Amino acid sequence: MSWPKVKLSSIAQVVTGSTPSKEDDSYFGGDIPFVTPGELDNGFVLNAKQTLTQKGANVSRLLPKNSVMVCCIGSLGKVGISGVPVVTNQQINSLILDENKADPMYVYFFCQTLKQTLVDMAPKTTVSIVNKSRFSDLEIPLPPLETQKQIAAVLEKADQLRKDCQQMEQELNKLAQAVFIDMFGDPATNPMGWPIKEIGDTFELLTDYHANGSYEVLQRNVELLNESNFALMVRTTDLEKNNFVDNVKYISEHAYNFLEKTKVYGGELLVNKIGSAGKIYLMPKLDRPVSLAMNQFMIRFKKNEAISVFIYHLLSTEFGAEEIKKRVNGAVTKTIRKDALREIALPIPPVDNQLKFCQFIDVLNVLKNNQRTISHEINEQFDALLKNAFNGELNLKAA
DNA sequence: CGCTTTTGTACGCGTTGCTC
DNA sequence: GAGCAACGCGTACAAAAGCG
Repeated sequence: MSWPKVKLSSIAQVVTGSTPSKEDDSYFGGDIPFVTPGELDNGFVLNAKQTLTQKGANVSRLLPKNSVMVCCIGSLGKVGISGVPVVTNQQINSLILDENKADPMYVYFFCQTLKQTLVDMAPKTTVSIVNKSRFSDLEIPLPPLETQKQIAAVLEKADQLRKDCQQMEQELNKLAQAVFIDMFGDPATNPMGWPIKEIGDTFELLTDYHANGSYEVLQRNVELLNESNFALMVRTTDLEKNNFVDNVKYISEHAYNFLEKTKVYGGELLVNKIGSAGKIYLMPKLDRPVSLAMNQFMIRFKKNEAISVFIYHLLSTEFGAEEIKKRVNGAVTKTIRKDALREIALPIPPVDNQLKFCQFIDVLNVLKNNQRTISHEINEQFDALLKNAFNGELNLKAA
């Protein structure tokens, strides 16, 4: 069965957001959420980083509860629904629905299918924009109101399942920390009396892009910088996204072999030098040669002293994170120095004890991977469900 | 006045240059 | 030469200016 298609403008008032002048303080700081694209894609919007006063809302456009908000400038297709009256900035077009014609949740889920459409229709300019008139002309399949509600109810259930799955992933991460404290005690008080050692005494190598004058040598050997895709040059963004496939940089085989000290093989502890200084990562094992870009310190531990997985979790405790944070300098450009890193002193148990914890983490990682696979599948099924729902192919009786 | 386009701002990151 | 602070470019996003 397929439903008649109608323009969004025929079931809702379309409103482009606006920002009150930042010159006037009396517009800001009230209790009305001021929504920007960063706050979308998280279901109901109940609050926001910025807020407006009633006076601020009066000079912009206040949206009632249950308005569907769609980002049409920049991050096209991000969607939210207002849980309370809100105001948005001008990147967001919102639908104030005629609830006699359309169910807000139904429209909210429909708008989640629009991303690719919006991307395709936007002109290929630096900042992608779908303007209000073109947005208003988009068509939505519109079954009877009762059917819309049934479809929305099915999607809501599926959406909840998806959220529960993400929640589970977070719980597994918390579990790692809980087990750490259980096995070794809180490092802040060191109740089990492990020997206090400086990080600097536990590793055999601490290096970065500048080490060994590698950069200068690269400059003198321009041919080393050619684009042949031999080895990955891993940068902070790749680690942050945990994605080593899309938008990555490569160096030649010659350059890779030349930069002996920045080779990584997986398992090294990495520490961010500039920017989010002090942020730590564990280098994953990848199936191709990898060289480290300039923004990370790389630590490889002495085999009889420490295991990187253990130290990673030790530095992830509240106490460990605080020890790093203390050593970050710079008002504008945050940096952490090698020496400061070396002198961090922490309770470090014998390697055998560390190993037991690492074995637990191995098991946990298997669980996490399973969880991720399930989560991925559920997301795909949810997307398929969305698609079917708006093609009129959703079997409501079975659901 | 509402909508669209241009300008402003913050931040990450490769690179530069100073100091010891 | 090694280590580190910071410059400046590119990008992404946010806000104001301009236009109908």
